Amino acid sequence: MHTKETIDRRIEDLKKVCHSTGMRVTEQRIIIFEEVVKSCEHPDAETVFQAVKKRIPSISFDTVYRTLASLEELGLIFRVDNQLPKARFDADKTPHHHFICVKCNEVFDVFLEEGEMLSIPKNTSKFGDIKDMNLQIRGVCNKCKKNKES
Amino acid sequence: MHTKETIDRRIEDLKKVCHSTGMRVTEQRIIIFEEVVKSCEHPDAETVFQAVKKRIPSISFDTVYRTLASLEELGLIFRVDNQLPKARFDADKTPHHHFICVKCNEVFDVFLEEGEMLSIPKNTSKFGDIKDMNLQIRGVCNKCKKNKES
DNA sequence: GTATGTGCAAAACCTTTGCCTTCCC
DNA sequence: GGGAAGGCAAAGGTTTTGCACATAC
Repeated sequence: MHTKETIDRRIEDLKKVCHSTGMRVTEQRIIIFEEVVKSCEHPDAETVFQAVKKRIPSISFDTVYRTLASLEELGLIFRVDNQLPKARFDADKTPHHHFICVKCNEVFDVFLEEGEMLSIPKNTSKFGDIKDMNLQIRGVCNKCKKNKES
Repeated sequence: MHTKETIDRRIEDLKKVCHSTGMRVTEQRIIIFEEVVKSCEHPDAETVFQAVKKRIPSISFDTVYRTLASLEELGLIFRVDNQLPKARFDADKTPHHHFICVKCNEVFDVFLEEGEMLSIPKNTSKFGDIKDMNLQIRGVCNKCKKNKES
């Protein structure tokens, strides 16, 4: 869950980045970003589109796509690696991993506990320079496990 | 990379799984599987299709798609998580991870060295039952790094 | 013989692009 | 005013599907 303060701070970050890169601060951009930040469900483009549409009825789908791509390029949001046709987005910049349910495709955030560390495999560096690392855990979520049993 | 013995053994595995699940052993299925096993480049469906076409000219694209999906369901091959539109396949069942070049999209296998261990984050189990875990490392490969410098 | 798999073609799906208009700076 | 961003519509690319025929069991 995100407090209003957190969301506002992220929007200020966006504005700062826009100013420093020469990108323009538009209503669409802010609201699209805000909806991704607010959401805790790693929404796909369609879900973001629907949420933004409630606030800007004239928004178009391709603006959402273009904006999500821009925000990703600026490093303000990320794409969750899934093996699904739809891209899922995540605005949480704190390091964490993902548990993806193979049944319902829900994505859960997995934060490392204090003292836990994910070390880079020694063999990695020989291939090139590492930009980022992401652990993806696939399984069946509790809800789907329950449904299956019944 | 793979000896004929290794490949033959994997094909025997496929046949066994087919028999035990009632799936039919067809030439197409065997050759598609063999091409994925033989390849070390994590091919996409198109690449597999082209390779199979050389041996079965009448093969159709959708048979390749359908077969790759079946093989995945049987646990004989895997999909590499990438953030690209094209799915990439991997028949190597030994635990390993992937280094993906963000420039050229090449996928490199990262095997853990002796003694290295990737531990499951403690927080994971609360979400459900883990099926598999995959570490994905993104970066710029040596080749692309060189090209950029020049 | 029967049910599964294949081939063909067309569709579905997510995403991107071209072009003109709008609006931020 | 100039140029980037948005809206519309249409295309692009990957993957899936329906149906008739072929084939494994």
